Order: sequence, then C-alpha cells, then structure tokens
Amino acid sequence: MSMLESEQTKLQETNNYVPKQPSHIECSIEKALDVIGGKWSFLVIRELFNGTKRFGELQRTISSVSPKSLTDTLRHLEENGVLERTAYPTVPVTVEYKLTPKGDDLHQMIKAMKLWAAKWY
Amino acid sequence: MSMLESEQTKLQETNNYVPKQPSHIECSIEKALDVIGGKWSFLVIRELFNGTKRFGELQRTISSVSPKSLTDTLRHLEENGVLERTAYPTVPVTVEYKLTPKGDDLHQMIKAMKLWAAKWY
DNA sequence: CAGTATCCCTCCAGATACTG
DNA sequence: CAGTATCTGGAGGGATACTG
Repeated sequence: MSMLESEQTKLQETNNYVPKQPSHIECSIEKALDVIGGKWSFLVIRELFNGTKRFGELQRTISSVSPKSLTDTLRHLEENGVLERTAYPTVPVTVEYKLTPKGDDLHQMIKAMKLWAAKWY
Repeated sequence: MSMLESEQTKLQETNNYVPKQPSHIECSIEKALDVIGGKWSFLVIRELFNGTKRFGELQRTISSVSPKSLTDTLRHLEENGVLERTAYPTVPVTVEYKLTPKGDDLHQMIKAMKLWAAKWY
C-alpha cells in the first residue's frame, strides 16, 4: 500500500498519467482494469505480445500516438510490472520494451475478452 | 465535417473525441474494454451479477456515485446491450436494472481478470 | 533515437439544484 | 424515486520544439 501510495504521489507531482479509477481500489479486478484500461495500454501490450519492440516502432505502429502519451503509457505499465524497459548505451540510444512474465500472463485474460467480443459482435 | 452526428454508433469514421478509446476501434477487444472500461461500469455490473437492482440501490452501494455519473454509465451499458432497464408505472416510479444474457456472459471474462489479479496482487 | 519540456485546450466527472 | 439541468475545475492528451 505504502509503495503504491508513493508512486501515485510521485506521478501526480510530475504531472504524469494517472489512470482514471475510483479513488479506492476495493476489488482486485480494478487492478486489471488499471493495467489495461488506459487509452493506449492495450494497444501497447498487444504489440508486445509479438515480441520486443523499440520506442519508435511502437510509435509508428500505434496510429501515431504522441510521444508524450506513449511515454506516459509505457511508464505506467512499467510501474505496474507489466513490461520491462532496457536501454542500451549505443549511439544513438537504443531502448527496448518487452513484457514481463506478469505481462505475458495477461494473455488468458485478453483471450477471454476476445472470446466474449467475438460472441457478441 | 458535420460535427453532430449520432455519437456512439460511428466510432470508426469520426475524428471527434471518443472517450477512453483510440478513434479507431480496430480490434474486437476494444469493444470489451468499451463496455467494462468505464470508471463505474464494472462496479455496476458487479452489483447486477447479484440480481436485479434499482437505481437507488446502485447509488447507495456504489460509494456515492453521483446520479449523473450513474445515469451515464447505465445508459452506456444499456446501449451496449449489456443490461436492461424496466420502468414500472407505480407512484413514485420504480425502475429496475438487470443484466441481459450478453451481460451475464461477461462472467467468464471477469473471472479471467480476477484470476490474473489474484495471481499477481 | 528516445524521449523532455511546454503550451494549450478540450471535455468529462462530480457537485448541486431541480422535477415529473 | 429516479432521474434531468447546469456549471465548473482540472486533468488528460495533442502538437510542437528541443536535447543527450
């Protein structure tokens, strides 16, 4: 709890993305929604299901999301332990994003969503 | 461009603001997120899993959501065919909300979300 | 290349008041 | 009881310019 709190506070101070949600997360499912409920979150995760991607790749494939919004989304997912950021000290810099096991494990959940949507749409 | 077309049905072509979603819904999963991704949507659905509820009941159980937000949420879910509104001509009016089969069928999806959350939190 | 730093504006969420 | 009507702050998010 205290960790979450400090993260939230830090996010607000730096004017970064703070996901919309009721002020109290009373149910564990809210955490899942917090992770994939953002405007761009799911699209990023979907890209990363196909493997490691770089910042520029994501920006190009995801309908020209602005760098600011993409950064905010990536930070939020990273703080939730869903993806991992790796910077290589090349010139110029190379940064790669990949899903963590926790992120990979979203697959079942997203599959269930896909099943529901396929059935009713 | 005509600014005021029917708002919810033409998500794909409009350049207008679409809340919480990229302007193009390219993937069926986006529909699932559209249904449960709202700030209050999931909480309402969760209540209705326990059976038919009235407006006032929902308002009381869901941490004092404002009537406007609750109405907006209920309308949105109704338009998506997830729940059903029934008004009885009593005095004063009695209105009941219950999940449709489509809404009941969200159960698997939500179960998957719960499993993921339980595993990682 | 992969981001920051700004500016700016849209636009909902929530509060409040009112009503059939 | 079950909603509408109305107002508003401030955050969400885009555009652009800049940088290590």
